[in-house]
Amino acid sequence: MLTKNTLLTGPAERTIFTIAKREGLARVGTIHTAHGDIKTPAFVGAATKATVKSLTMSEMRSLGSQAILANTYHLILQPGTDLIKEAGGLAEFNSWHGPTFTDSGGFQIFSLPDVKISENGVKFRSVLSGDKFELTPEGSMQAQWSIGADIHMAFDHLAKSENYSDMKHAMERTHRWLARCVDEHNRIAHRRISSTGSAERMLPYPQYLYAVVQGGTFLDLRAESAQFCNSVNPDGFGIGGVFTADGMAEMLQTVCPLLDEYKPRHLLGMGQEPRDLFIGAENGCDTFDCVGPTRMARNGTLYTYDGRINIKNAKFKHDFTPLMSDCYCECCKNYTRAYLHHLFKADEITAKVLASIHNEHFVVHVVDQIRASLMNGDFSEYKDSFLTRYYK
RNA sequence: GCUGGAAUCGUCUAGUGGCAAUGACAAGAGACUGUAAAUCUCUCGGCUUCGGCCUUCGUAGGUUCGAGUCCUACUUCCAGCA
Repeated sequence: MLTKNTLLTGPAERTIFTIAKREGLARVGTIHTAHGDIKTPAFVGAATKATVKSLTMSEMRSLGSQAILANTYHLILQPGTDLIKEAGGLAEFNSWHGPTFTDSGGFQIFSLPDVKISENGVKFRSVLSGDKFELTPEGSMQAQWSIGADIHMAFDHLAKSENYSDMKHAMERTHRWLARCVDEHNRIAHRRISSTGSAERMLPYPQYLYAVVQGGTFLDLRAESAQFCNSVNPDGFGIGGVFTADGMAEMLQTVCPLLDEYKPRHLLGMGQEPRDLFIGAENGCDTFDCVGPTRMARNGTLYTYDGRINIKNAKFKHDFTPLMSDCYCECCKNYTRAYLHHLFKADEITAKVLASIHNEHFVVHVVDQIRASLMNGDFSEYKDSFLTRYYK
């Protein structure tokens, strides 16, 4: 087994990622964390506020999820990161008990209005209280250590503009912040190891830091960012700032060969369209997260192998067949389209629960099948047959 | 029976002389990619060569340049009194 790692996340060199098989840029592997292994490629459930909306962790386990991703920004606002540390960490707090990721809060620079960005960090206004607060690279690292996810993301700057100059400046700031993130992460990791009971005693297990590659749609910036991220020797990589599948393959083909192959790569935020998962895995990404599947589910849009459907459409009122006859999720095994249609029209909570179970199962299962096909050596056949049917 | 009040798009509702007519719900459809998302957008009398045209506010008349809006009668409903 080929492994290599030089982390500052534990008392000795640790192995975060093992590779079982390669096919082109794609890899089949295993990410090892204190809360268990993740067999990759894998889809990670978006649990922004420490919950996958409308689903219990038990349901997430049942539908086959291997890991979840929470958001530092949201957990700072509520319930506060110290509370999660007090609970024993994110995985204990929400009863997931498996591998966890945290996003750094960097995405909120992009998604929230009225943010003030400076070299030091970002000033936000709390959506909940209206209070102003500042998030810095150091603050994000400290918060993520308190939350205690197994895998942390570096605090990055997502440009709101597609302009080259703006993108370059955001990328360069991301790099400067990355250096600060690494310093702070290592400082906390050492302190955790050597602590004799000081105020900064952290949760007693290794936690990893991913550097986040930026650069937008510009391949030269992406290459520069990949090289810089690789140079700071993180535990793994996030690939951020991707909003569409257009150009994604070329971007990943530029970025991934420049990253240490023995470290895992997470494609941040992509996976609403099944096509994104194939392109991502094929070009070297190991994990994915996306809010799309559960958000669409809550709004009545459901995946099938023949494309998306809107279960609220009148044509499903008398459709007493399963949502998908060849799906083994709790929704498809037990309920009909007519029943789901009724639940949505009646605005029952169960509509969102069942739909979320199905959509989340669907994307988790698709990536599991990608993994299986890579292992079996028939990835291209699986990809072609899936995408042809889905997008026909 | 008498005295008041009320009838508007599937439902409730705004409207007190310039109105195809307000808002909500319902209905029909669409969007959603590191979640300010249980959210948001569009359509919702008919036709249209997209400028309009036609038919609409219980029914029938009337006043007026013009009526959902004012007047008269009728119909139905509500409240109070018998």
